Amino acid sequence: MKNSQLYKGSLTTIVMKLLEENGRMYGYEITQKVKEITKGELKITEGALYPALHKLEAEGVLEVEIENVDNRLRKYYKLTEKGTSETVNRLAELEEFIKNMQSIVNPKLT
Amino acid sequence: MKNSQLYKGSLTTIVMKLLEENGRMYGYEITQKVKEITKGELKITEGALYPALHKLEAEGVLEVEIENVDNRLRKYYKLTEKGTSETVNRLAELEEFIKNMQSIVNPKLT
DNA sequence: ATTTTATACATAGAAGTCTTATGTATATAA
DNA sequence: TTATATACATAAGACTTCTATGTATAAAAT
Repeated sequence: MKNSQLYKGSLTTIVMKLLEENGRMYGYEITQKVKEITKGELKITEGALYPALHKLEAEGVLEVEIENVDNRLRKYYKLTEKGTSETVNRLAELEEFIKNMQSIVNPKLT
Repeated sequence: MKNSQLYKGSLTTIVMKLLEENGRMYGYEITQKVKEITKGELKITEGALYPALHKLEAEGVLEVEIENVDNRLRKYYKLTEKGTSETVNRLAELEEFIKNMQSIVNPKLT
């Protein structure tokens, strides 16, 4: 992703949130969406994304639908039932993480 | 640290911010401080902290003062000049990271 | 006509961070 | 006397991500 180690560990949470939001997406679409949302500040690399998608699929968090569009392969991913409930937990953890980091960075506000 | 991968990559930023705030601290003190600030939610493990401190020292970000207190060794760390300016960058990156993550999690607000 | 860019997938090797487990040592509380 | 708190440290393994590389089609630019 971008500079800074901070994004490490947030990839699966990002993917799961986007799929919750958009129903189903394919890999390349996810990279473009993240670039767009963050105004180019965060770029997800393919070397990180594809193995992550495969792992989430193997864990039963995502399921895949393969389609052929314009003579090109597309693998659409969507959350399974398990994945949907997992996403709730992930987002709660993310909120808690952000809250904790803000407590550290800005101790006066807490 | 705690559950969730999210904290990966945030350790050095946390350490640098705490040292900026408190002047100088020793390892054990840092672990306790973080536990206190986050109300026990974030626990920094020694296996992560000590190697991180050594690395930051090797990079010239931190410098160490060894003292003997109550027959126990203490290694106080503080930011070097380089470390102080590095901390400014790290905190800016953290703010940007949080902003980006919030854009992803809550696209309606942006 | 040919090269570059965009789309779309994939993996292998290396780098880097963190966890778990373990080790040393002193002081205090149970 | 045993457990807990204080205080340091490292080694092995797990895990994630990056860089580099590979395949393939289509469109745009030179």
